[in-house]
Amino acid sequence: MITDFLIKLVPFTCEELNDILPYFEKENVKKNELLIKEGQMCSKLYFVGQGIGRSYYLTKDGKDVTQWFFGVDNFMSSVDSFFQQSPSFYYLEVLEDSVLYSITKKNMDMLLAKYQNMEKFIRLLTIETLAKFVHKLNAIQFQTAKERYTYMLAEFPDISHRVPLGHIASYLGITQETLSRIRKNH
Amino acid sequence: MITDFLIKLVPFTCEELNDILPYFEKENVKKNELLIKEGQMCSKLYFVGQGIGRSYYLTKDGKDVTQWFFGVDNFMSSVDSFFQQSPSFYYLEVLEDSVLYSITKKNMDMLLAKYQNMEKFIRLLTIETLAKFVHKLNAIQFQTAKERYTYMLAEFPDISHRVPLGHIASYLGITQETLSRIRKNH
DNA sequence: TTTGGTTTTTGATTTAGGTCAAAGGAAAAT
DNA sequence: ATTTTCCTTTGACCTAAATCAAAAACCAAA
Repeated sequence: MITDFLIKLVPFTCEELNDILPYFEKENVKKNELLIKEGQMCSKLYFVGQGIGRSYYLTKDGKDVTQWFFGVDNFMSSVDSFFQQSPSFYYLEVLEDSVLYSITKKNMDMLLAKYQNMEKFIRLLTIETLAKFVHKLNAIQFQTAKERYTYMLAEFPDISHRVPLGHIASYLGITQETLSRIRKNH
Repeated sequence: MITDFLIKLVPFTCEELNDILPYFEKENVKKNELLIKEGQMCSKLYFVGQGIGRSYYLTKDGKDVTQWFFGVDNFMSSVDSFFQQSPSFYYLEVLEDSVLYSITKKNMDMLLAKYQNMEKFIRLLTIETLAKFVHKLNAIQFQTAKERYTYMLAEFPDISHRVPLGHIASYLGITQETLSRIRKNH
């Protein structure tokens, strides 16, 4: 749950938690629903309680490219859009019926100003996210299609057989035909 | 200068700045010097006052892969190693005689605890860095060698003709032969 | 349980960019 | 200045993965 996630990074006090948690609002979201579209401001930060989400964008020639998958117990948003209040480069979509906990930008800003621990939490969360992106970048930059898939299995062990193959292929920067052939040879 | 960089992101007060700035220590570093090696903890955060740096790693078959370039007025470090105090995956190297301003992890921690504005600054800095990495990832994930080079020219306009071509090629995930041919056809 | 729509697989062909090898250029070092 | 080392270019060839095109498998709804 959110509490565990919060205290894993920063030792929030009980009072702080009691004040913070109610700002997260439970939302049931149906499969294939969009949370934000390209160009919109991302006004909420989501925590995935159940289900799977992904961020993606469309290339100029209309191809759908998955940018990231968000599994259970992870925060989900278009990070820079949310915190910098810039138009999102991505669509945010839910791939299964999901339970999300959302907090608005306004409330988050309030909590950031009120609690230094919250500032610290978001700082550490961002650094963790950064490390994950760097990890993907290294996998993609110089590795073969098969090695990329191996990375994917390690990074998202529980996700890789619950989402369409095409989403995974585009996430890895390869075609779905290639990924299909890779899977055939184990 | 550092001051400008700090107040660009967060409205530090004069007192805060007067307290914070002296913790940055000026260092003259000669071309090709290493600031940290792979596996070491990154114990300092550097601000580039003059010169160029890069981070890189060696693949298992010994190839040198540039991960990032750091130009003037940018912070330079192995971010996650510095903040999470984990062993660095990268080497950090200076590519020209440079002037750096460094702050130790210990002093940074002290300032982070003392000033909420400092927490905020690092949070925003990290989000900015994250956005840059995401930008590179998108360029690398689905673009041709030529398009990658175009991205590089936009991201590092002043750097691209001051560093060896091989460093740029590996940064973009292509071979130096390919980059050389791209450059020939403008 | 048939129908229509996704997804995935398979095969044939093409191509961007990699690899290998060697020759030029530039720039440090002596 | 001239040697030595490093960096870049050029050419010939090769390969991993893309593209194109169908067929097969899977699902979901009526």
